[in-house]
Amino acid sequence: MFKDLDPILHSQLRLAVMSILISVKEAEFTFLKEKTNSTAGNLSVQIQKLKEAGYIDVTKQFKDNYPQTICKITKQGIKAFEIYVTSLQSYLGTG
Amino acid sequence: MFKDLDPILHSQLRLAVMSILISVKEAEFTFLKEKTNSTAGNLSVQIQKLKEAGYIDVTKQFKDNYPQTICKITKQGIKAFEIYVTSLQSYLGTG
DNA sequence: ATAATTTGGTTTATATTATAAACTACTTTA
DNA sequence: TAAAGTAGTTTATAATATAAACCAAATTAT
Repeated sequence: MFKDLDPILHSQLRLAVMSILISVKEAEFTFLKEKTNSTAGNLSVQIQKLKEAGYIDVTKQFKDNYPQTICKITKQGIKAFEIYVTSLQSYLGTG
Repeated sequence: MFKDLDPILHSQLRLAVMSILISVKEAEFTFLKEKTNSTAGNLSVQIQKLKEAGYIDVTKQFKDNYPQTICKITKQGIKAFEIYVTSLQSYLGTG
């Protein structure tokens, strides 16, 4: 009846990050922080979890003398997001 | 951009319970336990939280010599569920 | 020049949540 | 009357989320 919800994605902040990355394909840490209205600490942790899960790739480099963290969704991440969305339908009555 | 998700509802089991109660209006503990495939302990705790939040009413009685717990969604619960669903749209790109 | 502030984060500590295990109280069946 | 089943609750533990504190370097103000 109810499909299990991927615990990696069933988190407000991680879901927001994935939601952004699904549409823009690539985003900076600071951009994600601003868009999700999250604290840097929380975002840092959640990005690590998404990376560990293989849902995003994280590249660290320097830009204009400052460190820059770039996040990019993976194929696996896209798949997981899609599955999560359809699984949710079973709870919302919208599917 | 992203609407906050009601933490009471952003829980797999509590959401499943609410999803059932939205459609059937009233359900027994054992029915919820079976439909959600949860353990009694977990369900007991989550029902209490939904009750504390004012999202459901809980009635305890005896039926055929056995204790019986009946759950019913409240107006507030229906409203909260609806808000949760529309808030989720902002994450899923489906709204 | 150097002290204070800002940028872009990470790490660590704490509070919250979810879950399972253990327990209660009673009923039914062997 | 002992064992097993029903219908839960309580308690302990593991997992999560979040905030606070911290770090390293850059910039700006004095």
